[in-house]
Amino acid sequence: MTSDPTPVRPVEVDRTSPVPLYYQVATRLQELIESGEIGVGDRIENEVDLADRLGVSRPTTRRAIQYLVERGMLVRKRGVGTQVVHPKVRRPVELSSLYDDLIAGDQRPRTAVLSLKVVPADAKVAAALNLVPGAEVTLIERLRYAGDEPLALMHNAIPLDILDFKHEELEVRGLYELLRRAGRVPRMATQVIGARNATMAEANMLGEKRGASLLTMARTAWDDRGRALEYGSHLYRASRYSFELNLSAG
Amino acid sequence: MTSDPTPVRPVEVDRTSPVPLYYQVATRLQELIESGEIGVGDRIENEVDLADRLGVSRPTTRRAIQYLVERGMLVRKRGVGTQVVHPKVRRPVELSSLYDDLIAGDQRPRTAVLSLKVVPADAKVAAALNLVPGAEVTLIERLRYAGDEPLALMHNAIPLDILDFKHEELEVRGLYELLRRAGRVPRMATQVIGARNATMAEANMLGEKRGASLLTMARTAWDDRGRALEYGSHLYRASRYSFELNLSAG
DNA sequence: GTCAATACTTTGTCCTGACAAAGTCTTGTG
DNA sequence: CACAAGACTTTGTCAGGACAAAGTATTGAC
Repeated sequence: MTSDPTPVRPVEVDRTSPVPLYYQVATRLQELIESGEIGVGDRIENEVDLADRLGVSRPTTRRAIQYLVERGMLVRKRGVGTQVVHPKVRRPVELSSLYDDLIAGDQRPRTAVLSLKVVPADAKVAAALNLVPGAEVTLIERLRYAGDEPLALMHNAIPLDILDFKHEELEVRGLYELLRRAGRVPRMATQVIGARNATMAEANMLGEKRGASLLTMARTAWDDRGRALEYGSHLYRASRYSFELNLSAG
Repeated sequence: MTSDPTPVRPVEVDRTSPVPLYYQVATRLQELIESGEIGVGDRIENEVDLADRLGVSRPTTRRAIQYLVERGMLVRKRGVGTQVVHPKVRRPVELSSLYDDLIAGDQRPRTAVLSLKVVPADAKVAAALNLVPGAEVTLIERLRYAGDEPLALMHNAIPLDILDFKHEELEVRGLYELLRRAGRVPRMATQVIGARNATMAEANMLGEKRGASLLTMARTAWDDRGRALEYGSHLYRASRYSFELNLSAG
């Protein structure tokens, strides 16, 4: 015996809006769940009835539900129904930079550009960016602060034809923001997260002691068309930063 | 001027098979891309023609393509077409355990169960597992080896009603494998990855020196119905292990 | 009462058809 | 030649219908 499904209250869709119907429905459902009107464990109304009541087709309703399933809010089971499993959207790991993360967390990031130069790519960078060895890249070294505390030491290599950087801009905006503004939208990335002990030089720059634990993150990002945009090799103070991920298995 | 789209060679779908059509189509496309018959950067045939030629409907074709888009192989653009951006599927972060990873990497894992007991959950564990404080959980402490080298020190807490563990089984099988066999399938997890320096005791167990950098990973896993299955707090030798992730932005 | 067969509910797959929106290419005008 | 208007291509959204498959609940036989 399962409890009766919670009927979704008057949801009106706006057919004059440019926002897709399925998205309107998904958003409304998401609100109801986030606000707690539909609680975790509750079953929502079945697709057919819901579609009828909203005045949209079943495929549209299915698509809305699918959208929330992919975000980890709902779980469907054939013959059973659709249940709420989590009260807020769990986004998969974000493709954003530390700068964006800090902005989102109200941390007043500040960036010092330590060096900015064009050099031939070394073997590792060339391999990561899929360039011929010796091709020129922009090498950037930055130190990022959160408030007044240093947080991360970042090294990036960007192929020359992707974008040419201005020192001043990099102090004010994040690398990913600059890339996006230039129409180089990162779409995919592979990351490797590890850790090691700080060298003396690294410790000094980051305000840690020699040997302190540092998180390492190496990332290559690609755009739409599969062009490598950026290779980054970063060091984070483990005492101040960690990576959060949400995983879901299909 | 873009090059002409690569036509997909004779693909026949099998309507007697229980495998969904969209999945058959997606699999076939994936093979063509992985084998290199359709190269990175190539455009594939448009949805309408492809559907016609395969003898399936356009929604079915779209669904197949969508499947590969979500896996980072293809990119679609309205008015332009669908392009190959990556020659193999990039799965999002896997919901698997270290044991599975090692098996997949041919590393002959071995596990020593250091302790296995039932105790009341402390505040942190109770919060992570969404239990009332004081509810009983199984606490497991294990040391994992890859070959002969110690690799990770793992602490897990599992609510009593999820599964009761036998010492011998844990030595032979991974925790996630046992959960799955018991019908407790992990569906979702949140992880936090950080790092810190090893204490003397940790260093001794892991065969590192005191102060060596360790990767920390804390994870809570949920099943289908949103029940918390497991809270794990693990330590990895940073000198021997790192986390790899693939990210993609919608 | 127990257990298997049956009916019912609900999601999964698939089809056809239609129009909208965003790019790209062509064409014609100044 | 430059540039804007329009034609064309291609993906995006949406409808409505049909049947399949997997659970759940009910019923009936023993």
